Amino acid sequence: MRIHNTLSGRKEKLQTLNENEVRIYVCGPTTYNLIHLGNARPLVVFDTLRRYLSYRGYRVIYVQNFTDVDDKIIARANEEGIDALQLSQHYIDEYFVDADRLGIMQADIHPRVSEHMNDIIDAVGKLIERGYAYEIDGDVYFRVRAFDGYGKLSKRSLDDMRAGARIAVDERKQDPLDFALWKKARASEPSWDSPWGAGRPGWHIECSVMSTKYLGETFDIHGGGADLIFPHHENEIAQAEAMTGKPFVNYWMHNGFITINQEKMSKSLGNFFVLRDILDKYPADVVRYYLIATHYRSPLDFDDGKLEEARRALARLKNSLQLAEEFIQGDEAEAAELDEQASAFLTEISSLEASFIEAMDDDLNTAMAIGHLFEMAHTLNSFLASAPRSEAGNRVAVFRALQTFRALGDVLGIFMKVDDEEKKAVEGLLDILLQLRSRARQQKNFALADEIRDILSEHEVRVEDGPEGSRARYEKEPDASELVELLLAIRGRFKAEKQYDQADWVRDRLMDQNVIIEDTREGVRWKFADA
RNA sequence: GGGCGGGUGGCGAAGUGGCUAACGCUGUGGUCUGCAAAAUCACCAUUCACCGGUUCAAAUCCGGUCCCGCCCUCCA
Repeated sequence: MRIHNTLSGRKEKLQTLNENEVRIYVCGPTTYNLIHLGNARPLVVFDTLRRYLSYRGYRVIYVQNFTDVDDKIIARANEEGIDALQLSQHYIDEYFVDADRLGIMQADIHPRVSEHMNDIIDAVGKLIERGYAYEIDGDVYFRVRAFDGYGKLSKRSLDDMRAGARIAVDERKQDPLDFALWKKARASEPSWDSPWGAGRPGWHIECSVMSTKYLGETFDIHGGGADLIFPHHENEIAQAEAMTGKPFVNYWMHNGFITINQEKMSKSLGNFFVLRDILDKYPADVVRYYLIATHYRSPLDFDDGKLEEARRALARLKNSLQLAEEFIQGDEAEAAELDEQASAFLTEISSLEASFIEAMDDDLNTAMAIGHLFEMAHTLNSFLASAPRSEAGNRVAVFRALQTFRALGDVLGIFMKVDDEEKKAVEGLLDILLQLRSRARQQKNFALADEIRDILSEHEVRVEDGPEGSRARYEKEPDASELVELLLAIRGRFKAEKQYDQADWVRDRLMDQNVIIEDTREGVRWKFADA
């Protein structure tokens, strides 16, 4: 695999320190807020990297930190009059809610600043000892000019930076670019005891300390958003390499930004979208698809239309999945001879699988990989449309193709499945509606058939009729209660028209789905039996 | 001001020296369908911001011009 390394500015072949093992550190969120879409991009990008490396046979050791001691957290906690660490804990919990919904695998270790104070204090002490840092009245600063390679990641010289510096210079610092390793405690701030008095760590030191603690003094990949290149990652390198005298990270990966109407989305500009709100409107796999349909280093513009387009595009892939599943219907285990068409079909699938891998190997080119997935869907659909499913060989071929197709979609995390109780109830209710509609169609009662389809369409459920029956498809699960109401309304009409056998049929089917119906003088009452 | 990246069809987005410029969305026509939907087949950029150069060959390399985003300050 080749990876674009920010350090060299080039794509380089991935050569891990240990064979078949990759050690990755990704900068996680500062926990003072619900995460927004901009935070979600690196989560999904590096989760995809992780899945892909696993798929390619690597053992992946993945560490993602929480910065739970920070100016913004303290400010927010003071505003709300609560303890800073308590606020952090709250948003860490909320982080996991959102990340789980997005299908982000948990890291092997999620270290927090607050739990590594001794390690951080030791590190700061060591840096002072070695002349890379100095103390002034309870503050400790890193001495930038003592570290030779300063600026190698962000490709800037110290002189350039001094010239363009917009920061208010702290006169006590030896160099304007020296940055804080330890900050002296002020009133109403959480603090920890140290050899320099009560205080707390500066922003960058935690990542140097925690990454090397869990992954070693040198590790393979460090990732994060492009805005972290300077100063955060530049400073991480300076601290870590000053401390160990060894190269800190071999491959630096940075994702591009999400913009809103061509303007950077950020908490400070106030134009950010909270991930949770987006996940309430669109399924997680659609959001993932949107985030990786563009190469990770490119900027990505966001608006509602983008998710809608992603939804439609992904629906095409998932439709192929469903068509293929229906085609094999559990007969997959059979062994059978493949005819020429089926063999050619599988050859094509293998070749597209190879193309997918080739794309992913080229700096995680998910955009191109997805392109190959669409070609695979096309190949699959064409075969399904032309090969009779009565041939066992065809079913075997589709089964194998489906396995490949699904595996690749799972690498990207775009074939997420939700099957819980709610879904079962919905499936059952939809099935009643479909049966009702089939009966109407058989009786040439197209008015009722179309009405059912139209009403379902209002609930964003599409009805499709095929030679072997109808099916309901949806990306967003409809509300079970509304479906029950719908069925009861139809039943009410049957009753009014004195079609009691039809009305009773609906009631019986609803009972099968654990819906209890009571006809009262005031009207119909119902409830789920297990609710 | 300094640094980095980018401008590809109606839209989104790959491609970085040589086959018909992927793929998706949208749109158009045919098949299928009670009608639809899905699926399927076909069509939709002689052209890659602009100008000049290198080369047998450039969207891809070089020079210039215009425009856009990001970083240099907390930020994914």
